[in-house]
Amino acid sequence: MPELPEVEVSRMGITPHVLNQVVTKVNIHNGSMRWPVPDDVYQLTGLTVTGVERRAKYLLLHCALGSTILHLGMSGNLRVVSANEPLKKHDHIEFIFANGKALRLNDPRRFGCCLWQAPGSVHKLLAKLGPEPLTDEFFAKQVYQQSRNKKVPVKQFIMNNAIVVGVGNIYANESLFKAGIDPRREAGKVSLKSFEALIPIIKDTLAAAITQGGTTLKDFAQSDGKPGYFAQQLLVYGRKGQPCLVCKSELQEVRLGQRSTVFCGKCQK
DNA sequence: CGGTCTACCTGAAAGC
DNA sequence: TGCTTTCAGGTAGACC
Repeated sequence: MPELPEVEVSRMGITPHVLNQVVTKVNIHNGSMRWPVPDDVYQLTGLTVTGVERRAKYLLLHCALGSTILHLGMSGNLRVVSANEPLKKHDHIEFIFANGKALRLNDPRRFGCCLWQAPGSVHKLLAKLGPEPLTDEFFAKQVYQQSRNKKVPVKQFIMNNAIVVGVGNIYANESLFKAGIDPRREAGKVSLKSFEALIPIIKDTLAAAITQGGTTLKDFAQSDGKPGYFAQQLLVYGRKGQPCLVCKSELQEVRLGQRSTVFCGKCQK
């Protein structure tokens, strides 16, 4: 499940192969993604990719006539392969470049998307996003102020894209454990001090995963052309019923907002 | 408006 | 063994 670090590592991985390259062909093998893939995407044909950007978990391929927006959803990945390589099952969208390479979006569950953004405009999906977690725009005092009087559990609060982007279920679980905060606690009742602990932990956790992914990336176009998921050292996620690595008590699981939430009842208050 | 719930989708895992 | 059911999860949009 690509979280922000995987998307960032994908960005780093594809950039050397697509930046300043001319797109010779766009193939939409299955345009039935989360939203129908618009024909606008064909406008890339014949144009040069002038930038590869990440915003939240979206990737943008910029060119003179607009930007292609890609999202990997739950199960998506990008590969750079030789254009004559046979398609794999679930290779839905393909950009072929003058250098003989193909960028392919593979997504079994099709929760991802491929959309188009006109130049000078911001797509509706990107317009209401909160700050990037790794920038100074995301800081404890602001989060604290936004959380006042909010009854939603703090875990759901930090997973809200309007507060901060790119914190998915795994990182929310892990960060709250490291910060010693009970994920069920009302956001409005979390102290400034707790947010001052949590926010740097979120940043460090994401940054460490990106570093780790970048380190193991080597060359995106070699081997199978996609980054492996980084074997994260997960402290709580997926460890329901197992002992807390700090205090040995049994980790509990509850569902918050239909999402699996694992925590230590003793370490997290 | 705030909060909650649902839909979208396939494959792996669990249940029978 | 093989069929059926459940679960996983990002996020917009419907709903109350």
